[in-house]
Amino acid sequence: MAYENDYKAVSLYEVADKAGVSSATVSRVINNSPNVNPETRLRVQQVIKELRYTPNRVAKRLRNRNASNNLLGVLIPDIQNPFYVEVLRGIEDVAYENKYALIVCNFSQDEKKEKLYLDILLSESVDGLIAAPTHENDQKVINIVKSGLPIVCVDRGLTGVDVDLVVVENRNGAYSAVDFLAKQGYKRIAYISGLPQLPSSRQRESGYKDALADNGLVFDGSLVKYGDSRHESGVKLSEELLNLENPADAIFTGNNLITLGALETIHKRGLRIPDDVAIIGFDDMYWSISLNPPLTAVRQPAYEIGKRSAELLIQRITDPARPTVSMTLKTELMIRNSC
Amino acid sequence: MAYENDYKAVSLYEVADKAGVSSATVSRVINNSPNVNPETRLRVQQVIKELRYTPNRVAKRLRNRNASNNLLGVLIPDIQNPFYVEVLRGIEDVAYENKYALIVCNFSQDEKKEKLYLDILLSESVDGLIAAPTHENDQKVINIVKSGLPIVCVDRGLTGVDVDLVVVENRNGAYSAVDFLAKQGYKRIAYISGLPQLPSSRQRESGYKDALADNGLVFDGSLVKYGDSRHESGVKLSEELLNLENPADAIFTGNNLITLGALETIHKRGLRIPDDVAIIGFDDMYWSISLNPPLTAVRQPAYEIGKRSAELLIQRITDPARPTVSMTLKTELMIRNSC
DNA sequence: TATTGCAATAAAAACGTTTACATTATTCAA
DNA sequence: TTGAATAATGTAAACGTTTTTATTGCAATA
Repeated sequence: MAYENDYKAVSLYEVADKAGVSSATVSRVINNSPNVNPETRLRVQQVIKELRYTPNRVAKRLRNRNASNNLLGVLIPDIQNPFYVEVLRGIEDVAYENKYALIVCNFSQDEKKEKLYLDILLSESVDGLIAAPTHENDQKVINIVKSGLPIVCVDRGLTGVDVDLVVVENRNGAYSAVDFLAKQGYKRIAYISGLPQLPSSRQRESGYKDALADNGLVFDGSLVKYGDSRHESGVKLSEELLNLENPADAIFTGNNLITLGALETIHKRGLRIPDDVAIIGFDDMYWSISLNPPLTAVRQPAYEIGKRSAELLIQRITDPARPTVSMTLKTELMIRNSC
Repeated sequence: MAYENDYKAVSLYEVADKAGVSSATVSRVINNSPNVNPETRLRVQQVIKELRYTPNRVAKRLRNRNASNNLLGVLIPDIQNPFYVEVLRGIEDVAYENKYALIVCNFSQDEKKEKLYLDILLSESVDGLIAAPTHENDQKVINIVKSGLPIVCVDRGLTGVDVDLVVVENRNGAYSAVDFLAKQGYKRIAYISGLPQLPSSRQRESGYKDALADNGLVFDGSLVKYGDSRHESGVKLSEELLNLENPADAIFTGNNLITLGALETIHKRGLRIPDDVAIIGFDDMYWSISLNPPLTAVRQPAYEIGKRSAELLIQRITDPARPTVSMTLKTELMIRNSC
């Protein structure tokens, strides 16, 4: 089971030995504590370099269980969704700048995995957590908030607890998309929703309905389909919409992967976009321009979502007492050629 | 700095106390050691449940420095590249099945970050590592191999050391793509390479050259451009190719992101694919069918690359003595409409 | 001179596990 | 009835840090 470890990591003690000081002094040098003789400091630093000593993060974490260890946990619902990857990039950059390491867990929309990874992150003594809970009543996450561990939620809030939150204007973003469709003259505008238990899905739906109403279009329940955030969802539900005896002439897709799925269906059927059916997506991708046709979409500032949430988290770790903030970022309608 | 921790994690000792046994016994129960009285075991399990005890992974790892801790490190060159995300998914699934946790580090093609994350992973006492080194002479990674820590390389090998390796048939994949272009009648076939220091890039180039030769096409150095694995690279280098006085009539792109960049350029110029210029990509994406036009591409079995490498790694951790293996997976030409 | 204060350092405990070793109780053969 | 073997459990050390507390030496003060 154990591998033969030719390479034996050097410990603080060996440094201390070689430098002729105690482990405490070495520790003080490493952590830039005051009250160490400049000569001693220099000598110790010399030995550290010689022995190529690197501190053992695990020991450090165990010792400093409830101080900061420069370690953040990130709980990602679906790493295959480019939106979350972009969010992650924002988090990474801020973490890196602030010398925090990251443990990234992707639970692939699987609640069992979410629970497991959450336990692992806690057990790893992370200083704080960035998470997108599976739904508003995610008890596991709610308990963590209650426990006092610093946490920032992205994309989705939690009911009944006060928590730092970074979201986008879902309702307005959806409204602008559907309003745009309506203004273009589309009459039977469908909505393929992501998981309906997500606040974001419901907010987008309400934007959809409001835009219909404001444009004098009647709401038709058969034009709303509920899926999740997987590609297959988009494939299947767009088929249903096109199979209607009175089919949709435009589709508003609730997220990234649904959009790609819907495009696949439309292309497979040989329909032309936007002539036969128009499409507009929530979530933009940098390669949307290379889609067929270039996709019109509501852009979420994903990178910034990540950046902001990491900033908030680090702030909270530094100052646990600061009041929670709820940050709402703007979306932007990227008009191209799909409607 | 420290946050107020209302929620105090229970330790083994508290379980031991409450169950009226020693810490050793509790540990034995947790680890399913034999030689514990069934009644005692039951009682301890009861208390564990009551107290909602979860073992502290950090303490465990410190104690068992050189035994297995069910923890793997993954070093990803670019999390924004869907290819690596798919590889990661393969790794995750195997890890999950085998009860290994993962620390995923994305170094975004930045060697400084690579070094930092490598140090962190070592310092975290991972049982093993899956990495795609930045190049064949990546000393940091080579040293790890030499140290005896179990490691599997994906996509890229290392010179001078014997290491488990999972790659694809780069030369053959490229050959099939370029051969296909030639057979379609394209005469001025360009190649936009990824980083030339990567073995995979060079292998693909050799496939490109061989296919040209076998089809009686002369090699023209001005039709080969060297970039990296970023989107911008594809944008810029395809522009250069189209600006040639005698421009390319077909482009073979060396990877995912280059392909998307090239598509962007071609669309911006209002050129038609494949009539004005054809394109074929190394790396397929599941949404390639939704591109304009549906992209013909060489598919790498990314998920399987991840799966295999994780399997190899776990094997090596279990049996450090087994001889290294080098696994080469097949590619597949996905013919659609871009050439 | 005796005391105090300070700077520099050391000693030792603690974090939460696992495990080698020690101890006790029980069973069974001689 | 002894003794040995075995099963069940306990004790304590160890992993590599940080930090509290203690110690030392020395300079400054009364």
